[in-house]
Amino acid sequence: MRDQIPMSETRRQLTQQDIARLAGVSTATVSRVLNRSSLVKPDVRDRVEAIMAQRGYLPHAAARALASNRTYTVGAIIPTLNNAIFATCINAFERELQAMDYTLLVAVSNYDLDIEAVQLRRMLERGVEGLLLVGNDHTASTYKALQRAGVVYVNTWVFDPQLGHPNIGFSNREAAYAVVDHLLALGHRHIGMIAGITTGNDRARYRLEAVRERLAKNGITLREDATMQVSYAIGEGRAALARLAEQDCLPTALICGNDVIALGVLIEAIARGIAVPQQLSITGFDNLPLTEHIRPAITTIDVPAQDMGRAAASAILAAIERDERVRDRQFHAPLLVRETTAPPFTG
Amino acid sequence: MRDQIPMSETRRQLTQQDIARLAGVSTATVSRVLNRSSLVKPDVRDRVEAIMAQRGYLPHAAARALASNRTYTVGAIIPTLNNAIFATCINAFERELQAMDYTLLVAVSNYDLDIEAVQLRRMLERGVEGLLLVGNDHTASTYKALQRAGVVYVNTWVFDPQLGHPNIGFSNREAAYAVVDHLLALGHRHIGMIAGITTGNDRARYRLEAVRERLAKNGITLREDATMQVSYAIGEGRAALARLAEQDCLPTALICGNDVIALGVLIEAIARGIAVPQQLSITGFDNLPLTEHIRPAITTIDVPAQDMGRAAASAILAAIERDERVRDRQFHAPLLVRETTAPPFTG
DNA sequence: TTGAAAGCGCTAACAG
DNA sequence: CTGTTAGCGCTTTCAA
Repeated sequence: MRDQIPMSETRRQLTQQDIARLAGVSTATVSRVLNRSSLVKPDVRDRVEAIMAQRGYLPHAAARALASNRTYTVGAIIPTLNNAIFATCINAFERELQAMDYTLLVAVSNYDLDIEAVQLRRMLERGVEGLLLVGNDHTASTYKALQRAGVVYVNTWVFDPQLGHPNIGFSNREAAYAVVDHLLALGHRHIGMIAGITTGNDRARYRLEAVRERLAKNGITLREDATMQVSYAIGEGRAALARLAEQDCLPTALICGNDVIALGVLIEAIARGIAVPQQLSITGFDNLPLTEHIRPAITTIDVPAQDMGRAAASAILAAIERDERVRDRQFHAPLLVRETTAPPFTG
Repeated sequence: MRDQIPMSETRRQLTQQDIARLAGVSTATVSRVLNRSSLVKPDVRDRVEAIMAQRGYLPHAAARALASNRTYTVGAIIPTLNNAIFATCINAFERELQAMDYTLLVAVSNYDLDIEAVQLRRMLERGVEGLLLVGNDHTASTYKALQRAGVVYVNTWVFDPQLGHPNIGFSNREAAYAVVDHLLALGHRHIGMIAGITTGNDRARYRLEAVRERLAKNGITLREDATMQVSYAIGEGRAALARLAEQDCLPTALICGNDVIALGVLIEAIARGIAVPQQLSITGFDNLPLTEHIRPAITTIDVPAQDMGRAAASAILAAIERDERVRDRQFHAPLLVRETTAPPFTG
């Protein structure tokens, strides 16, 4: 696949040699200037820096990496950027890295753990010094490679530290419990779920399982005829509700795997004249900005996407630069009760 | 800022030497199988590959880059990932690169061209072989560095090839014209605009200018008292409409800089009992998935985010691997007339 | 405070 | 088809 096509000949770039020659010093000194070593005489440093700036010298990162065994590069492997909530997280992650002069490598796995494993490999070859992953569910080969490489990593979006992996996230289970409890407290007994696809997605699985368990614990069974897994798209949410409506198996409340699905369900409900929340309560997950503005505003879980991105970056940088262990960190993902939930209609 | 903290000592990684020794061949041969050179005897190749797989050997990318002058890395510098439309574009870009075994470096400039210049530098040091940028507006230092490095780059989201930069995008001007023409055809004469912030954002500027010009060309002046620049957030859109309503300077139509703003304007209008589109027509820009589902569905411009991402990747890869020049490429960004636009109310 | 020189792990002639 | 070897550009002892 990768053949040896030579790069088009670009004018040879300036090298440390050149700078050294121009400044009348050795490459060692130039290197010291570059690395802000304190043992360079100020005037020498200034002279060298002036020349570097003037000629637009760019140190060769690969050469530095090879010699110093440092890349100042961190990776993130995420399921997708098409879901705004991940994009938000990565945005925060990148900004934090950027502030510390680290560079971000991004790979999208499309919810496929095998693709993820391949991408991890690529990143390790690139010498990433830290890695943000999503979820605790990764292939054995992924975990093995991570361990062999001895690279810092953080699993985000989940919090199950007893699994033995560094977690910076929130409890999908607890969040789902809160949703169920809320619905139960409102008096709902007929509850279905439009979940995300659980294959290779432990967050989606946790949510679905937690809903089932919590209901069961309260003597209620999740209405399996009103439960399905769909991918995260508005159209999917709409179609799901349409199906339930047409099969006449609408519960009084639908828990959605995320806000995008919830939005679809809500829109379809409105389109069909199903009153929300009077006839149907709906809950989401993520707290996308939109959910608070739309009418009815969507009851949802406030997923701390930015916090996780920022915290993951801090933890990774602390591990790299100060050799600190990554501390597990649990963020609260509170239920935001808004307008799509109400007591079930009892006619 | 960057001091020399040694990496925590990880068990030394396997090197090509080790593989060579284990396989009883020279490093040259190992290198050849790594690079899929055809002149390795099949059984030797198999043996070497088996050993590499078994020991989990990871070639050292920095060393390869240094020796071969190839990094198989491409960069993208974008204003933000918090806007879903950019995230979508980058997602497509990454998937295309991934398929060709390239790795993506991502940097977020937060709409700041000076930050962008710094990030570009970082990427050039990292040896990116290609670069996706957004817009044609970049600092002189950015363009100079790009040229000196001789790296392939593509400016996306705009199409003004006469400026002399490779463009893969669409004409923001034409798109804005289409919006204006549509509104004019409906009979609107009082038109305002809630634009994006034009500082360091030529897309936003093109849109605003084009609206002004097109109106002027038709003998109509953009209602400056109903025109402002806000950042891309629903709340900003809402606040903008609130301000106009309270100052009693509502036009009959509002052109919004993007869908997020349009959504905010729409939601605020509904909240205030301003009938859309009867009392107020609204248009957006981007065609976020949501806009077609919400009621009233938003009239908007279909921005080819995925197409641009994919095409930029293809063009960059073609330039790298087959030495092809980047061909400018203009995508159509059609107006999608939906439900938020109608003839002005004439009472 | 500076310079000389030995690598870092790999590729790419070149020779065989 | 395979091995030898000279770098790639930089960091980092070690001496001075």
